[in-house]
Amino acid sequence: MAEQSAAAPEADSVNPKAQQILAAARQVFIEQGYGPASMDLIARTAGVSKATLYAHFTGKDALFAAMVGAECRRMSAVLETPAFDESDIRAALRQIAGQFIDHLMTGRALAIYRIVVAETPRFPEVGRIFFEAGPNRLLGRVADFLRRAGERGVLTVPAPRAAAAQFIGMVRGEIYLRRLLGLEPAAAEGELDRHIDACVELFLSHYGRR
Amino acid sequence: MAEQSAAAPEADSVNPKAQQILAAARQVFIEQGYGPASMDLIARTAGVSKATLYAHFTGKDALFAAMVGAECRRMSAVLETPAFDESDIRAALRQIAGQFIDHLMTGRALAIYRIVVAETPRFPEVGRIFFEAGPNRLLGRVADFLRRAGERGVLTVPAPRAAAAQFIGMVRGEIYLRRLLGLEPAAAEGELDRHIDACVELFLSHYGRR
DNA sequence: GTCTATATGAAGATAGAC
DNA sequence: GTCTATCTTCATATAGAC
Repeated sequence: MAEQSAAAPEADSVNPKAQQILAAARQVFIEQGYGPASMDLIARTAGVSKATLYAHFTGKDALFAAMVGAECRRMSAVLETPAFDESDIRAALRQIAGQFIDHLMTGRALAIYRIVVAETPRFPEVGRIFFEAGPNRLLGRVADFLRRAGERGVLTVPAPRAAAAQFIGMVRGEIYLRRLLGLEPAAAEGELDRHIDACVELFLSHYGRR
Repeated sequence: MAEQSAAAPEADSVNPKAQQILAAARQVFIEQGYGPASMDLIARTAGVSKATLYAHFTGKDALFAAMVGAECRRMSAVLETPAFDESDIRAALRQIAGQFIDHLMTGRALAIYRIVVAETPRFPEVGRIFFEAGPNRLLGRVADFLRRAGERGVLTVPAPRAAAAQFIGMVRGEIYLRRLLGLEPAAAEGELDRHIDACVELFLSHYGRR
């Protein structure tokens, strides 16, 4: 069975046509949401016929799941870029919060989040993939940072993972919710910085070294 | 033009048929999401014909918006029940957090939130209605509580509204996200209490009177 | 106002030629 | 593998009788 080039559909991460279709799917799903997005439009956007589309993905569900997976891997890569200034704990926390919320406020991240949240009851797997690649990975990274800071004696954090969740939840807070629900085009720049500063101070009041 | 009983459709909060239809719409939308929910099923669930349904609501969009509005008013009423123990600040914060997160973890609240978040780009009004009736009202109440505590000298809170957002965001945190994304059937009872305690302590470290 | 029956259109999925 | 053309299904919305 050498040279079996039939190629299993899905997950064909090298095939350029598949990539092309995934990119189109991402764009259409993000713009229209899962339900209203039609396979017809996705095919046209990708510049292929529907038959070709169905040759690469078994159906709308599979295409959607593949797109979410690819997008989550992309997000993971973004969040992987570390290099926090570990010498100044205050500056490092501000940096973490800023980087995190900047990414979350992206139209693309918002759109993906909206669809995943909505479709999770019908595709439990999608919710899991998203959580592992997104929030869970981020929380792990922040927890590691807090743990290292604890080892250096800069912080006193008995439960790094829980503390990371507190910090991230607090930073995300109301500003994100307003954006998610379509209120206000964007928060003023200064307001965001003041919010982050307030969260860092609250966090350090408890976990900072006395 | 006396005795004009034609009755404008929508917002007919006394008409029993309309209530019946709204209840059916709520059930079907919650179970299936906006897209997959069919007007046919909603009519059958309500025990009326489709023609009757369209006599009361101009279309699927209007029915959905009316349902969300009604549900938000209901949520507001729930969140209105106050009576915090203002003598013990620690106990009061725990009580606020517990009541809040219990409500959020409800299957019904989760489902409504999922749909509102997903459909907000297409119905900006729905996002605004939800925010005003839900999160905004809650944050206002918590801020008022913090302000009163500040006036009594129990807390030192320069910006009550921002502090309320920090507290609520922190409490909500990771546990809620896991539920929202369908991971874990439900958090262990003890774990939730420990989480709330940790948030209250973190909050009081900064805002508590020294 | 309410029902039964139907028009109309769109979307997911496929058959067959190249 | 890829395209054009089509099939089937189903959902929104309405017409007409009571």
